[in-house]
Amino acid sequence: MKSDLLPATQATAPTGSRRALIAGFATELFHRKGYAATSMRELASVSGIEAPSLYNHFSSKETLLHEICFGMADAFVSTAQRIAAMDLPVEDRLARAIEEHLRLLFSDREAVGVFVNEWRHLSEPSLQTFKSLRSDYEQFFAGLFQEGMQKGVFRQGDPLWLGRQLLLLMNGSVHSTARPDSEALADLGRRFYSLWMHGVASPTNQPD
Amino acid sequence: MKSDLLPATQATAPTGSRRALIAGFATELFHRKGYAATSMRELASVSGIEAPSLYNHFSSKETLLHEICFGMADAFVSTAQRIAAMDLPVEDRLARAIEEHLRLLFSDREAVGVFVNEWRHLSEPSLQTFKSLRSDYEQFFAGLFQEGMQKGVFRQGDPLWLGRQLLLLMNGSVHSTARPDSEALADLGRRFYSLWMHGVASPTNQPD
DNA sequence: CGCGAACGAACGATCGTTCGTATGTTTGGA
DNA sequence: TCCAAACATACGAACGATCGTTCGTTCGCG
Repeated sequence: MKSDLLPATQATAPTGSRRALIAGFATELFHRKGYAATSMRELASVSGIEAPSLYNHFSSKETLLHEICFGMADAFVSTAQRIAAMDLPVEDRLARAIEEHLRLLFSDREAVGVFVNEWRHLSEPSLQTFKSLRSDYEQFFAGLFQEGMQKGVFRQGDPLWLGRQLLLLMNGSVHSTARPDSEALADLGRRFYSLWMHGVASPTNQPD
Repeated sequence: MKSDLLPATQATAPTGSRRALIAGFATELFHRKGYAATSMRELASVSGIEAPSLYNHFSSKETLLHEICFGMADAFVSTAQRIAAMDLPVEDRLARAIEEHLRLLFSDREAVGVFVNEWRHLSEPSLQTFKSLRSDYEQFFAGLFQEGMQKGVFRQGDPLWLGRQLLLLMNGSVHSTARPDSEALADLGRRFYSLWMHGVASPTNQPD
């Protein structure tokens, strides 16, 4: 008798997509306010339902965080595996890895924000699994640097440190860079590659 | 009559330092668990007192966050002003800015973690003030890059983008770098400066 | 008729914070 | 020198709010 006043029944809407919609709202909230500072009631509110109804789609609040974090982690790792298998010079593989990482980064900036900042709120054993995936991905970049050093393409240094720094740089750039179209994204990739390869010094200045 | 069973009265301890001790515990907790996920009762527990007693030293939970964030922000900004006033070539001022930033970074890694990750939980008007200080510091680095470009020391680019990227890189390095002594810290500064100036490419490879 | 999806009510737990009070130290006037 | 007033700091109890979640139920669609 009261449902007449509600914004019509959404049961006629494509029901399968509701779950994905909620996940999207959760991503936005976790990114903007943080996981711990986001309540299920608030998530329900922006989703247009009541809090208990969320549990028809997700079994707990942490399940939402889990899906977001591992969705991104899996995408990163599988991309790394694809690039590692390519038959290209190491510096081209690095350029390609940068480009693909940026593509994933900007394909869902909010999910990346959660992936980068909120993973620590996962509980065991998911937390260990997540760290392991993260380490795999760092090792992929470290391997590129190590190979490049052996072949004399890169100067000597700590490969793992360099890999982590490069990832840090790219991940953080999501906040400080305007949303690029596909052309601007390729350009950003070249910018990162050039910065990382040659630095900011004018080409007329000799490296020490 | 019941205080006999308590772990002696700490009233004889140097009373003025209790406040600073609590701030230190808060810094550690906010860094490790996040501001929203840290309760006043937990902070009280590690401080050895009960939750209501905290309010004899700090008027609210946010006051703690405020002191930590603005303590670091003020340190960064004042350091920037000091370096900007130095009569040095622009690339030497950049090297000095990197070194001093790293010194502050590693002087209190936990406070830096809070400064970098938890500032968004500040409420207005503190939030605006904080962002303004942060912007000032970014502009200081952007100014160095812009001056270097005009003088032909750096290659052309977006100075503000470069400044933010450099800060991002250094701030993140706190997590991925072992605690340095003062010698290792100067070394790390040179590492950053060299990486930023010349990149990872082997010197025998020509910049494009 | 059954099932997915929504709801209101409510659970126990925990949140930040306030209050009144007790106790120990410091201070200042007689 | 001694006592009392003032102060700093701690406490237990408890406030109202909000937390994540569970339950029983209803309702509409296939």
